[in-house]
Amino acid sequence: MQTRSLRTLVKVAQVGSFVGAAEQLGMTLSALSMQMKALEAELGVALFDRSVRPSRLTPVGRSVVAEAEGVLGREERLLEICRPGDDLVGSFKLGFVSTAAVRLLPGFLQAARGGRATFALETGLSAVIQEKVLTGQLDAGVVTNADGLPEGLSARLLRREPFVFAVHRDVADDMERQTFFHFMPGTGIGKLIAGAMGSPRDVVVLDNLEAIMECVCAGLGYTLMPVPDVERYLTDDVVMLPGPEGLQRRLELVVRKGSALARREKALARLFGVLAAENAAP
Amino acid sequence: MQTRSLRTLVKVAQVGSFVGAAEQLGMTLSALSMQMKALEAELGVALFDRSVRPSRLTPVGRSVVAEAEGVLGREERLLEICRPGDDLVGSFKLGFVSTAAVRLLPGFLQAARGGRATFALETGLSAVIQEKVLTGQLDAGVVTNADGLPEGLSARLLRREPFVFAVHRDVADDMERQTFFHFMPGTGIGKLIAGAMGSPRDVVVLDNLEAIMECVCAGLGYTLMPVPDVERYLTDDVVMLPGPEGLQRRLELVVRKGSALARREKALARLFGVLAAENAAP
DNA sequence: AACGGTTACGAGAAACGTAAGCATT
DNA sequence: AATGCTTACGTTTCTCGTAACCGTT
Repeated sequence: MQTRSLRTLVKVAQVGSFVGAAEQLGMTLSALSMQMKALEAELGVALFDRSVRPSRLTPVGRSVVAEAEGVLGREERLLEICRPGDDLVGSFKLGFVSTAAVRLLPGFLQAARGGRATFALETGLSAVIQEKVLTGQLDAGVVTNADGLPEGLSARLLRREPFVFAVHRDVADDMERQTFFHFMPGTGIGKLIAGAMGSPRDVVVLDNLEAIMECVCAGLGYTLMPVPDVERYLTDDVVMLPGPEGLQRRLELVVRKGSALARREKALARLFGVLAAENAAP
Repeated sequence: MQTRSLRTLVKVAQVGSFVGAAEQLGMTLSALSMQMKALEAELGVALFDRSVRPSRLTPVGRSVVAEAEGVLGREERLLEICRPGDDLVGSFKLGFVSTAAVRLLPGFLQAARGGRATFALETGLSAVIQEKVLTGQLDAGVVTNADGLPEGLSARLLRREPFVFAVHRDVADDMERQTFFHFMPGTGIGKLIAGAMGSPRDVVVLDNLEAIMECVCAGLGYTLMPVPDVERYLTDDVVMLPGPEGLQRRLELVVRKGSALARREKALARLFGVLAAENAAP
């Protein structure tokens, strides 16, 4: 079925005659007549009562017109999402590195509201997300850039987050004697931490930022992690001390080179509050 | 836009490849490829990422597929109302003679429930309704057959309703001495009443059955009207007496000869509780 | 090399406009 | 006689299948 016939039918119903509708649609009366004839044949019902001039809709015809308007409405919605524009359009599969998802998602989804894009989200390790972006299982990923970027992916910097030490103020003086809470060394930020810390005396490994901060708040030791995460769980009993010089976490938006999203990736980055100007490499 | 392309697109999305979809749709890979290419051109967006084999949907492609399913769903609904069947299908404009509407409508609408037909209803005088059916403003009418049927209309008997006198029991003995409440003589049943009654002593004309019965119940006089209407407003104080021999109201379903409904008029009559057998002429 | 998709090309189908014909008003 | 729609017919445009071709895996 072609929606053009339905549009014609609806127009005929509005105008009340074939001639009038043909004029308004810029087509011949003959063409319109044949179109309606073909539609009737396709549907297997008589849409018009042709025993009168101008011919009138039959009862079924009226019902069909009502349904046709529904079909055309949905078609309009379909065309709407194809209308060109600067905004992001489509249904995207995004991966977030777990340690960033908690903080970034609310703002991201807020920014995405009202837009013409929808999202399917999953969280995981940076390495896994990168792999899925590479194979096309994900359209884009937000990851911690620790090692270099795999060939075939391109990245855009979303955030730089300096690392700081967090420690209970009672034991801040001899921090090095305390237990060090180490976020999983295999992960993105874990690798950065491991590279900067050498070998602390006493180490506990944990895979949960919130749990680590709970322990630090309880005065059980100290940790090293990105500022925003520390701030997130900061209490009056905890102080921040400068981390290793230059140590920072780079949160990057990665997409597959040459993918459909690669060209509209700037629009996606904008949903993270990143402006066009901020995309210079370090 | 042709819905066939949308169906193809959805199938490709389900199956995951052009080849598989082409097989299931019984068409050539070439044809399917060209169809998708044409669809992309029409929509002005890239639905597929062709840099991989098998090619994958783009984010916009996924959104378009979702919308396409909506369009196809509405198309299915449209086709549904065209599917042949014994039941009545369409959107009908019906006219009811006012004096019958009150009693018939509830049962009619009840019977119509769940069917594939919808109705726009209006009430009025039999003559007006017949005229509108004749000119096509109405698809069918339920009227009181008083005079003959206009040429061009065909009728089917729905009900025979004998006339009875209704009178307050206190004055039933000398009924003829009382005021006669006469339903409007210009109308269908009014003509029947006028023809049967001659010239009663004291006459009050009213256009409202319920009001007439209220007056009768109040002992203000007597009236002559169809049994069901009397029964509708009957109280313990009122008695029914046999009306003039053979006087009855015939409620008929009228449609225009040769109209689309003319062939399915039996199905419509069924909604009034009239069985196929009961259509013999008197 | 196998698989998946595209392109070129010719055959058949479909849609349109012109113009003549027919029915309703 | 005028209006409104249909039909016949030639032209143009679409759509498809065959088959050769190209890129990915």
